Amino acid sequence: VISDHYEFELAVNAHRMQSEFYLMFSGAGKPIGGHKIGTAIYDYYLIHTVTAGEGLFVCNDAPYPCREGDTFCIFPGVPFSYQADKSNPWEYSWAGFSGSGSGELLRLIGVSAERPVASHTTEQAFQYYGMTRRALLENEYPSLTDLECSAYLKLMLIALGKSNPAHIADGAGDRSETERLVKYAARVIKTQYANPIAIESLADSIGYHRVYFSKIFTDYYGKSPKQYLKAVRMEQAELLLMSTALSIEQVAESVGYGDPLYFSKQFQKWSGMPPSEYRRKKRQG
DNA sequence: ATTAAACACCGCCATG
DNA sequence: GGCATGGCGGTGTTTA
Repeated sequence: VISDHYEFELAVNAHRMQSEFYLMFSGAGKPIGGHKIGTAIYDYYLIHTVTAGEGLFVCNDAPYPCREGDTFCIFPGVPFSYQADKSNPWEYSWAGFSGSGSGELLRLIGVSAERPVASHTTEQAFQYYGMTRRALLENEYPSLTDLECSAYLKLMLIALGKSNPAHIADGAGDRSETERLVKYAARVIKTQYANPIAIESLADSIGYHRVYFSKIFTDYYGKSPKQYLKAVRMEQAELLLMSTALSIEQVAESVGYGDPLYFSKQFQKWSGMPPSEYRRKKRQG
């Protein structure tokens, strides 16, 4: 609980990805026995989920026999080929996608060029392929189609990750529970700075005493929680002063200071000049 | 790892 | 009334 004025529940996203990600196309089909594609190199990601039959996927010269329930992934810049079995050719759905966040997304669910196949793909994951295609074909609200089909593909990848939990890169690379909690606290500050934040409540919410929390936070970030919060608020205040016409009072309110006079004093300590002067100087170059 | 105690300072308000 | 000053209780940090 952060405020005395009301009770609420808060969930903060501590795993934000700075990523662009979009679906290019999606399809489903059944090649004839022995049909082969490649060896070739593409410049996008192409993921296939086998729903029946069998075939051979080759990535970087390494063979990966695939059958129902297997999902294999082609990576941009990595040579591959794949071929349907002669007597029992596979059927599969596929989706091509691109964007800077794609690699990280796949790594999160344990898929990489060194480990390009995930097994035990669920029926649910498979259904998302169909929903993706339907969104593209029906195109009911064209301006929403990109959002929708990319969302379905993400849901499909999530389902894929959940069906191979052992390979999920969990903890997002954190080396310890402490690190995870400290990062969570920093994320709370970064997203909630516009509201009153008591360091003690924040410490409580992750199960630490304020004294110990202050120590581990400072060890990790090089500044105390309070300093960190103030830096977030002041940097945002500078941005607002420069890029908006908000009054000083409104800027103060926007960065979590209820008392504009007090905000001005703090700002002066921070930047060496009062907010109004800061705005004037930055505006005239 | 945790906390009590001491210390520092913040945030707010009364006062002039 | 607007604004500086001082002071107080509580919050945050440091020490042990």
